[in-house]
Amino acid sequence: MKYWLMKSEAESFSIDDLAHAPRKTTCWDGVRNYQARNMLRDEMKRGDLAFFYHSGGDLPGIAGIVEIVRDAYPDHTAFDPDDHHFDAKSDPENPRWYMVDVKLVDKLPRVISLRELKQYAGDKLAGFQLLARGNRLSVMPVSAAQWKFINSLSKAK
DNA sequence: GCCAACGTTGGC
DNA sequence: GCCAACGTTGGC
Repeated sequence: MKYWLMKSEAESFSIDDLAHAPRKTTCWDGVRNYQARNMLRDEMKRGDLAFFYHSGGDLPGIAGIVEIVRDAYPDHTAFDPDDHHFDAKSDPENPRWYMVDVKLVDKLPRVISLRELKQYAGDKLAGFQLLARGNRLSVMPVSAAQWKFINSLSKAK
């Protein structure tokens, strides 16, 4: 079992949107970065847990926890010319982009802001990819120790 | 294979 | 809205 962090722009799809989705489940479409895709397609498995990270907006940070409930399968939004995530270079015979399904496990009692996480960059969260300079990956691994520490933050204060 | 131009991400 | 940091594209 692995841990992950997945980013979503709060204004386009937030933790509350997921909470109101049927069965609190959604397909995680729109990943269009090879590094993120490779992790999502090759390493992410059903049963893994991930932090739901809000990017943009007033308070960028970790908003909740989701479970991967379906292994990677072709991202069909890449095949639809009317879709914002359309990519002519991906076709059903040879899909370029993949997605997983995620289900809401918990909305955290409070958002753990990026600002707060940065306070531990030289300590408990040393090496955390989210805090790496210039990091823009939308899917990234989280170590068990990092996972545990961040969860403890959500319960404190 | 190099690299300039361009587009995107995402914090601020 | 600004801009740094990337990733991608395409000419050569």
